[in-house]
Formats: sequence, structure tokens, C-alpha cells
Amino acid sequence: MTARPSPAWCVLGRGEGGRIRLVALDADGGRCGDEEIDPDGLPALVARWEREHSPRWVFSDAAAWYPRLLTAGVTLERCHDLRLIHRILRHSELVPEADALRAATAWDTPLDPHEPIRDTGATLFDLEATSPRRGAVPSDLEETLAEHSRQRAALRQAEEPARLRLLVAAESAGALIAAELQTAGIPWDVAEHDRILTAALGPRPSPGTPPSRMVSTGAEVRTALGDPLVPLDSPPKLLRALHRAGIDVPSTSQWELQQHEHPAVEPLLRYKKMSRLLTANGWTWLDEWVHEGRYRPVYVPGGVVTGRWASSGGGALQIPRQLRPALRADPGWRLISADVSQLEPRVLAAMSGDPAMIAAGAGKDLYSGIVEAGIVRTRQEAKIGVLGALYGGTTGDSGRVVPRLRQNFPAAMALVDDAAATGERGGTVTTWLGRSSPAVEESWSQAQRAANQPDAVAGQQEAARRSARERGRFTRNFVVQGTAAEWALSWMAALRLRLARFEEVPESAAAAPSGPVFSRRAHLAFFLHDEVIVHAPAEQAEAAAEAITQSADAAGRLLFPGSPIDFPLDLEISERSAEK
DNA sequence: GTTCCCCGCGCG
DNA sequence: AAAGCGCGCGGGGAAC
Repeated sequence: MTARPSPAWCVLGRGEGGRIRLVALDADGGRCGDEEIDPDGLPALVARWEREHSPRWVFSDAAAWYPRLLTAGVTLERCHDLRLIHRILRHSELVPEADALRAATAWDTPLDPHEPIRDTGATLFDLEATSPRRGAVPSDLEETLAEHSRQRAALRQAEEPARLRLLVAAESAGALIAAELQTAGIPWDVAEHDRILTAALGPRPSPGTPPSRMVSTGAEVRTALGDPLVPLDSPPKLLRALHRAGIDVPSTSQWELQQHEHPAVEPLLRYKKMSRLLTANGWTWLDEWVHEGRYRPVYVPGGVVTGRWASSGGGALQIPRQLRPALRADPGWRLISADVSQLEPRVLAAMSGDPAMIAAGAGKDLYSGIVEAGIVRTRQEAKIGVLGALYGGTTGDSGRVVPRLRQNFPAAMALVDDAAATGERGGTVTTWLGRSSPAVEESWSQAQRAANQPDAVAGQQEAARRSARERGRFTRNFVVQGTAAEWALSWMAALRLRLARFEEVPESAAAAPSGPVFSRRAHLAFFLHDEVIVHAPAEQAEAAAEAITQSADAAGRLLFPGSPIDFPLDLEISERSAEK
């Protein structure tokens, strides 16, 4: 009698008559288990397989399946998100034979974020029974199995399969993390938020009326302009009023206004700050987005072409620094905030293997390292130069510093310069782990060809060149921003597994208002490109900090094995997030 | 009345 | 300060 092969994968999908099916596959794709159950029994079924076999769960779309499991208290270690991975494999230059994948158009969802999923009471099955979500992919078992099989075939045939497999794992981990972040939420101090608003704007006004300090500041502006009726919230009208008062600005943006000495400028800038705070993160935002001491934004993994996350609703990726003190740990808990110093430049140094650039960042602030190497005089110059290198800056201070970087960091600059040149030609570029930039539209190529014909008019040529340079700046940045996103996902994926091994604290020490899943031990609470915040019981704070640091080191070694590159963190343990 | 685009500004 | 990359959002106002 042969041993029953152990399940490597568990595929979930809808079966007949509204039932759910689970099919277990061994490492070679052979079926080694098959169960069917009513939707109500799904969490218990999944929990049992997770406990007994810890397989990689195959989801048509983790964003549709996992929240339901989390609500029932079930967390999973690993998954494969077919929707997200389809998008990567379909476009990746490392997949030579993608015809079968490309033919499966039902899996080709737009980059647009999901509709915000605000009502967690609705289940996957309710949603699909009524109106399918925008960007929904098939969720029936047979089609889910078929797509899984196509993706495994594509991965087998890939060049650099090891890298692509890392990307697949990291992207899928991101799908789990995004759902967990939304379930856990960010601990948010409503009273502190209200204090910040009141200090800046005056007490909360009745609905429909502006707060008192905005009214008085608006009056100051109007007095200074000598016009009692200027509508300050309408840029075109405000612009005309500014012109009438002799303030000759091309737009009403703050940096234009700052060039002028007029007495209306200072109160107007103050007014704009207040208006921004009120409309973006005022009391209305608080009412809508913070409930029971938690802010629960909708994260959209893979929502940006480069692989960065986007967000949908609530502006999770734009929380102003001014409001950071409103992030506050529950009583007896701590926030551990960590951000990577100069992530993108370090990623570029590692990708290119540029020894001088790696050395400049070794164990310290990379920009200061560039100063100490005698390449530029000030840290500010170093920063502007490096950002210019990453973004394709050609003018001003950045344009003056970039040539010096090109001289001192030839390998690093060659990497981004090559990416830009490829983009200008209409070509595709690829991140370190294998995410490729979208192909140009046929109309773009046609316009470029037309502009190169002898009969092309000057305006046409200029427009085509400008468009080519724009695309070059995009592809230049794509390779670095995209690889940085891969590093950040690997960091979080490693951290998430470390935190999952933490002991649960006693009920009495649990964070009160959060759901049971994330109220008993350290958990991720926030993510923003190169920054994480972990919410942890006070006695786990040091260990969580250690896990964050170890995970950063692990991510560096995973992506760049053997490279001397390091990724130092700014890390802080506190009850309240600092404004910085 | 609704939809769409632009502006301006917050974040990395 | 912005510039040079990537985003989301609210508001106004034009387009429909």
C-alpha cells in the first residue's frame, strides 16, 4: 500500500447547487482529496485542512474569499491568488509561452480597484448572486482548477522561474495581508483626531456651515484682497480676484502664491491648509471611516502598474502627517512603526550591483554617504540628484547633479538609463522578480512611426518626442519602483509569518474593540509603500520590533542573495504614532 | 439632473 | 520649493 500523497494545494470553488468544493492536489497536480460542503460550513472545513496540512490555498480572488474566513476567525498561512498572478504572468517577459493564459480572458481584470467593499455582511455568494463585482473573475471550481493548471504550466516554462515564483508568493501573500489589514484596522483615537481638527479649524460646526477659524481666516483674505465676496474655494474665481488685486500668479497653487509678498498670501495659504484638512480628513471623514476605534481602509494589492498597492476609499495612502498622532495603540498595547531609509535608491544599488552606491549606503543614510564620498556638497543636493536619477529629472538642481551621479555610480545609472531608452523605443521593461511594464498601444507606435517620416510636420515630431520621453521616464522609474514594491511585499510576507507564531495573550490583555482574530497578539495594522505599523501587546513590542528588523534582512537576502546591500530601518515603539 | 475632467494637494 | 515617477480624493464647473 502506497502512502497517500500529501496535499500541496487546496483549490476552492463553487460546485453544484450553490455548494462549495475543495479539491486537494499533490505537488505534481494529482488529485488527493475532494470535499463538498454548504457555504456555512466553509470556515470550519478550511480551518481543518489548514490545521492538518497547511497547504497553499488557491483562490480565484483572495479579496472575495478570505474576508469571509477572517470574519469567522480563520487565518491562513499561504495562498495563490489566481486573479493577481494572472495579470503578472500574462504580461511578464519571463513567460515565453503565455498564449494559453492570454486566451483565458475571463481572468484578465482591469487595473481599476474593486468597488469599495464596505459591507462586510455581504458574502462572496451574495455578491455574485445579485450583481457581480466589477473586475470579478470566475469562481466555479472547474474553471478555477483550469486556470491554476495554466498558471503552473506557465511558471514551469518561465525563464528565471525562481524569481517569478518569489513574485508569485509575495504577491499572493500581499492579497492575504490586505484582507487582514482591513479586518484588523488601524487603532484610531477619535478624540485626538477631534482635538487636532478643533485646534486647526475651531470646534466642529453644525453640518453645512464652515468652522469658525476658516470663517475668520477667509475674512482676512477677503479684507487683504479688498473684495468682500471672493469665493475662496473656486480656483478660477479666486485666480481672477488675485489678478485684480495685483497678484500675478499663473495658478492658485501654494508654491506660486509663495513667490509673492502681498498681505493676502499668508492668510490664503493658511485657509487652503484648513480647507484641505476639513474636506479630506475632517469630521465627515471621521464619521464615515472610523468605527469602534478602528480605521479600516480598503487596500488594493497590485492596484498600481508597478505592483505597488493602491487604495479605494478613505484615502488610506494619503493620511496627512498632521493626523499621525491620531493613530494610537489600545490600552496596554504599543504601535511599532518602521520605515525603510531610501528604499528605492537602495533597490537600484542592489539591482545594478553598483559597488560605489552600495558603499554609500552601507550602514548609514545613503544621502549622507554620497556627501561623505565627496560627490556633492549637501545632503539635500544628494537627495535631489538621486530622485532626479530615479524619475528622469533633467532641469534645475536635479539636472545639474545627475551627471555627477552618472560619473560616480556608472552601473546604477546605466540600469535606469537603459530602462528609459527601452521605454522611449516603445519597449517593455521588467522588474527584478519579473513584473513587466504594459506594452505600448498600437496607436502610440503608429504616431512614433508617422513622426519619423520625412513628411512629418514639426509639431507632430515634437509631440512624438515628448511622448517618447514621458514613456522613458515611466519605464525608468518602473524597474525601480516595481522592484521596491517587491521588496516591501517580501518584507511584509516574512513579517506576517513571524508575527503569526507569537503567543496569544490572555483575554484580559486583549485589545478590546477589535475582532477576535487580531486582538490577542501582535499584528500588522498599516502599510504604506516602505513603511509598516504593527499593533502589539506591550510585552510583545520588543519581539515585534525584532521581527520587523529580521524580516527586512530576510527580504534583502531573498531578493539579492550574496549582495552586500543593506536595508536599514527607522523604527519606533510608542503608544502614539509620531507626527515626524 | 448626472457624468466627466481638471485643479490642487495629500502620501510614498 | 518644484522639478522628474507613482497614486486617490474632493470640489468646481463644463459637458452631456
